[in-house]
Amino acid sequence: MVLRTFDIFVVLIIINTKHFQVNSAVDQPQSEPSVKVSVRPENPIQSNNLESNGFPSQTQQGFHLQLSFPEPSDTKDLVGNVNFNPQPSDSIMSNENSPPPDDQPDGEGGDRRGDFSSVAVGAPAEDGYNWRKYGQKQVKGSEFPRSYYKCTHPTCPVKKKVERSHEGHITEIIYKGAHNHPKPPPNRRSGVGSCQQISDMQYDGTEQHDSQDKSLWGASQGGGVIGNGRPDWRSDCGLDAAAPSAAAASVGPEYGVLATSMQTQDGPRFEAHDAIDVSSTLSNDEDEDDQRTPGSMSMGCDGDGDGDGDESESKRR
DNA sequence: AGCCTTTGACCAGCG
DNA sequence: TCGCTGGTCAAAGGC
Repeated sequence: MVLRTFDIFVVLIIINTKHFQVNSAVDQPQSEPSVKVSVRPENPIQSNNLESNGFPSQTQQGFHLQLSFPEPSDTKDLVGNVNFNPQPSDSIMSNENSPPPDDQPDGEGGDRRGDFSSVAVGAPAEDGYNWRKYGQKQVKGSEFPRSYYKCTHPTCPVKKKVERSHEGHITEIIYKGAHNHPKPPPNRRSGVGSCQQISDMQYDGTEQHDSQDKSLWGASQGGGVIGNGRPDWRSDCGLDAAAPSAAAASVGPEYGVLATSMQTQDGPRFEAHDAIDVSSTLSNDEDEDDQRTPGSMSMGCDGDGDGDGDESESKRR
């Protein structure tokens, strides 16, 4: 069984918040593009929605995530839709993408001060790239400590900041820079684990099409197209664009999913602190278009349930 | 042995 | 100039 962080993340969100809002902003006051993703709960969720294992009961039907990308230029919103169809399956239950050591949520924490996501999304390495943590700090204004990660590739400038709650729930992720190298093989220690597709999603187009500075941020500069209409990203995990049922959306910034989805049609659009709000509502009515349109993302990483799961498992120490 | 995390210290930007 | 804050460095230790 493979648990995609992504799935978990989604599921948890559903469980805990029913409604959540993802605010992302690509700010690059400097020359470096960056994407900020934050998840904030609007409504606490009832614990009774969870089964003993802490996962949602089958009643969860899936939901529709709508991504809005305000256009700096005309304030027009670019909207992307993400279909969430949590599968009752293993994919949801499996949890191989373990979060960082200290982040592992222990069961149901009694006190989740308003936690929204009840799951610790995997370590920030599960986006297909390898990351090294180089610092952690309690930032003022943030109730949670912020961790700093660098891409371990020798020449890669990409960094990201991750804020996690005490229980390991990611509350905000900010990516900075663009990968200038292909994703490392999945078998690395830092794990790629599941949800690698996400990173594919994130970079396939960019890296394939061009080279550097086109990844996440670069891509994001590409325009308000969410998902960019590149079908490729799904392939890695065996995702089938035509198989909505297995679809899922990755909200975990760690995966850069959001980043990918934040691509905009115009170039350097995100140069200035553009906030992107991603709000979701639960609903099942999805049309095919949504799945194929740029804003849509299918998740279900790993429908086969093998592959990454095992790998990630083996990587864990 | 190599890579990663942890953590305190240091540095730079800003008011 | 000083203090605050965020970001980074680097030593130490763990896996």
